[in-house]
Amino acid sequence: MLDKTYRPGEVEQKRYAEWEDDGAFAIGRRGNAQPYTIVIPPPNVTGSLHIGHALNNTLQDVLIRYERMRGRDALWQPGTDHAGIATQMVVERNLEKEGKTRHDLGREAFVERTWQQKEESVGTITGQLRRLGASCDWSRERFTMDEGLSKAVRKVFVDLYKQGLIYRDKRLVNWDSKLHTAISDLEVEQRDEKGHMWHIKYPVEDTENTYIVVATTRPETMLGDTGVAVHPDDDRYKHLVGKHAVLPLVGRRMPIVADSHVDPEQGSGALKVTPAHDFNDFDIGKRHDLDVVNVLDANACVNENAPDAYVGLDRFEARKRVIADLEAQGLLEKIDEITHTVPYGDRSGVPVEPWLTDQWFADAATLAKPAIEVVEDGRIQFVPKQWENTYFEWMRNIQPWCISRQLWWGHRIPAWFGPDGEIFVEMTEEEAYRAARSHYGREDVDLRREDDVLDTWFSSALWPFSTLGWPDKTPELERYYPTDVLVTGFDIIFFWVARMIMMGMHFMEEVPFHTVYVHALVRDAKGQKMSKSKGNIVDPMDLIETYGADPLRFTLTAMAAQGRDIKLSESRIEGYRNFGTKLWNAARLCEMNECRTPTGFDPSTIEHTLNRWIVGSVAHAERAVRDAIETYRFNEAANAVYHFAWHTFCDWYLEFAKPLLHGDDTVARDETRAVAGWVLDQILILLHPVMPFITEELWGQSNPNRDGQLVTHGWPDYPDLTAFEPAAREIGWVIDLVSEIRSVRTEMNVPAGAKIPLALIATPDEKRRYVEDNWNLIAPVARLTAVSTAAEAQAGSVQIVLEDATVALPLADVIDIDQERDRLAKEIDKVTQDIARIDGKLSNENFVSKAPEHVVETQRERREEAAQAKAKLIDALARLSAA
RNA sequence: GGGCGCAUAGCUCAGUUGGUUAGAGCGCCGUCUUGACAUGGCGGAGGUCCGUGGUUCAAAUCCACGUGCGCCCACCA
Repeated sequence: MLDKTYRPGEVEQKRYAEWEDDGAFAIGRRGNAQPYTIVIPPPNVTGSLHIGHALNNTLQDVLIRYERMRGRDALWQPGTDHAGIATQMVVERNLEKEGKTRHDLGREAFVERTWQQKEESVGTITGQLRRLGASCDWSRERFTMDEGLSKAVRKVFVDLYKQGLIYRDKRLVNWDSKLHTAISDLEVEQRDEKGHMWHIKYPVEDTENTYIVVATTRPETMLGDTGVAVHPDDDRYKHLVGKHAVLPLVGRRMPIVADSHVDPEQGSGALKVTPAHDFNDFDIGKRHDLDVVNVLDANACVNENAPDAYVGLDRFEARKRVIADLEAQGLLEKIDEITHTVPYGDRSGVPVEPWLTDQWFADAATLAKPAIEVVEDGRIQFVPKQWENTYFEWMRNIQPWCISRQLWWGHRIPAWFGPDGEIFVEMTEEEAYRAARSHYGREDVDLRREDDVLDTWFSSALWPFSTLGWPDKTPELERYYPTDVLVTGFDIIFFWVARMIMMGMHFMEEVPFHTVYVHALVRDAKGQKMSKSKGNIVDPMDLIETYGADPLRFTLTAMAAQGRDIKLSESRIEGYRNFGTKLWNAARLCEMNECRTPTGFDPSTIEHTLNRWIVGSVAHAERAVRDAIETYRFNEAANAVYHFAWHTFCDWYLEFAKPLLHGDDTVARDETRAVAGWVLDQILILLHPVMPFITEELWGQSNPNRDGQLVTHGWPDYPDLTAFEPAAREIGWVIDLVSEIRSVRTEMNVPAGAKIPLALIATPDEKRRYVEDNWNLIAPVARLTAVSTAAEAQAGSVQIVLEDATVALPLADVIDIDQERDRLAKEIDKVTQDIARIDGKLSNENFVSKAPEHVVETQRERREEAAQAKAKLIDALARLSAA
């Protein structure tokens, strides 16, 4: 017996465990079925899931559950990401609360502690995914720092190094002075800020009062200036090229050089060159062989390469001091207020510093080539397609990827340094020593392992094959790679998607997936990006607590239209929770009327018109849902099943079915029981990918004779039902009739409970039969007493024209003749306009000759119908006036 | 500086390759506690589809320009 009320929380608690106990999500249950694979975008082990994860995983689950029901051997590969910087920061923040830093613990203990954090977080995350209903094969759960995946990382690093695609280089990198690590270009966020442009006078050597004025937003870096550059064609400065300037405050003698990079329009037209602290200046310096003077340390404080007065000052302190000193010496020409972009570390939130260090780089340009090709030739397709442009844009201009990080949490780079700096890159320490001994030709060598770890995205890039066992040749790798679709947000197309494609092509020589489905960002109800600092985070677990996982899933699916951000509002979730209630109650109605699918039920043998109609409608709904899911139009799939379940099945079919279920005709009753039960089953099936819990619950409760759970039940494949089309026409007309009667009743203020008779006035035999055959269905829902036939409507009747039929409701007591006359006049007016519009088209020579035949034909039919209706309405109006 | 997206009902949004009368959720008005469901039923109001121009037999849909938002990329001191 179903409970009287639908309580999502209670329903959902028990269902998931049963699925897991049954091994419903495990791979390999279906012998030689075609595999279908999705690898989860591994959540960071920094804490818990946010609403974006809820969307991301709901969509994946919709696909996986759908394909599983379609009979595929579905693998949803779960796991988590160690998330180097992010996780290290979380642990450091926790340490800070205890008044400690990671240095108090030391590397080993710190890493140990981070593993604990990881364990806790994984527990939380996997619990949340289960609560959401995610049907992952948990037996295959992986973590990017598992032994197997770490082996894959080392193998990739070693191979790429030996192929010359990874190298060590001393160059400027984005340095995060708070986190004390290099970060990649992608981790730098440009922010627009108000600032100042300082114009500084640099004295020209061997002159009296001749200055070259440079403009800068970062005056403190002048301490590291080693040149001044001007444009070669700039007449203002031509005479100074080749001379030297003297760096104020420092006294360094610096060449004035001509370089076409300089924009004469910008600033003063003369550029101070600081090769150690600016990417452009670094290049200019190289071209003109300028010295590189690094004046900042890892904390972005001035180092001993600067004059003593500034050493130890933080960069912003140093800026103030430099300005003050220049001012005092009269070398500050002017200060402009400007808006400019400042690079910030996306994690630390402090300005990043271009800083000269030794780092490891991957030759991304080489790796990108095949990765570009596979998208160009369609072996990988983005949905929506527009994202391919974004992908190409970035990939075609890709820069070397700085893959080393000065962190403790992550994959330690498998490189060892000999005493002379010789580098040995090997899978293991043992092999490194072997290589070193052979290199040096002696036994007693001391190697020091690289301290740096790899960018977290380095291991994520291997995820589609490392989780399947690579570099070992496992059966899973053979069977489930390439995977089918990757579902992700656009914010990590560069970070992750691009790199998976690069690594997949390089190491597997095969695409990692054939489709990339890019979904939107979830924003709050006001459209703001959710963030901790804004405090507008919506915790999906709170929403699940309040409304249930199914309603949340349905909402996210229904809102996952392609190409727009999602503004999540609770009223929407509530609305879809109500949909669950509706379905629940429909199932209760079926239960109390003993509606169950009989064994061996064949929908094509159904005879009753109402039942033939709903069976045909099911087939249409199934088609709509299937098409929508297979083309990733998730919102359409959700809406199709919503509309069918509520507005077709509940609103019309079940209401019409009641008299049959309660009637004396046992043949019709039994057939209706069977069909109602069967249609409910179909709804549960179609809805299961989106709302797995309630559908499984109703599946189990609505029929005690099930063999197995809905989760692993097959997706339907209906027989040809074209013979049911006449039933669709008939019931369609009946529905229109009832709607019209209801509408008129309300308009004429007929009390809702009052029953009235119906008269068929000028009604062709077919429509007359429709009414008579379905009278027992029509009468209760339209609140009618009896049907009669009359040559003309009796006085005080309201007349309704439906296609070629006219029916009348005798409302002598209540009708307002004038009001009815107005109503008919309005109808006539409307249909006259229709006719005029259609005539406009049909009389257009071009329309008739150029439009497709079926379009023209439709217009002709519609013209015919409208003309008939108009004649009937005019007739009705005449009768009304006569009476 | 380049590139992309969005503008449709009071609010939040759908609307596949152009083709009858543009839909949903919430809200609003009226009405009904009939034996699935008031988390409901029934009926209803509400839209110059941002603007201008163009292509077409036909435009919310395609094109151009404009306006207003939003995002991504970029080395402009």
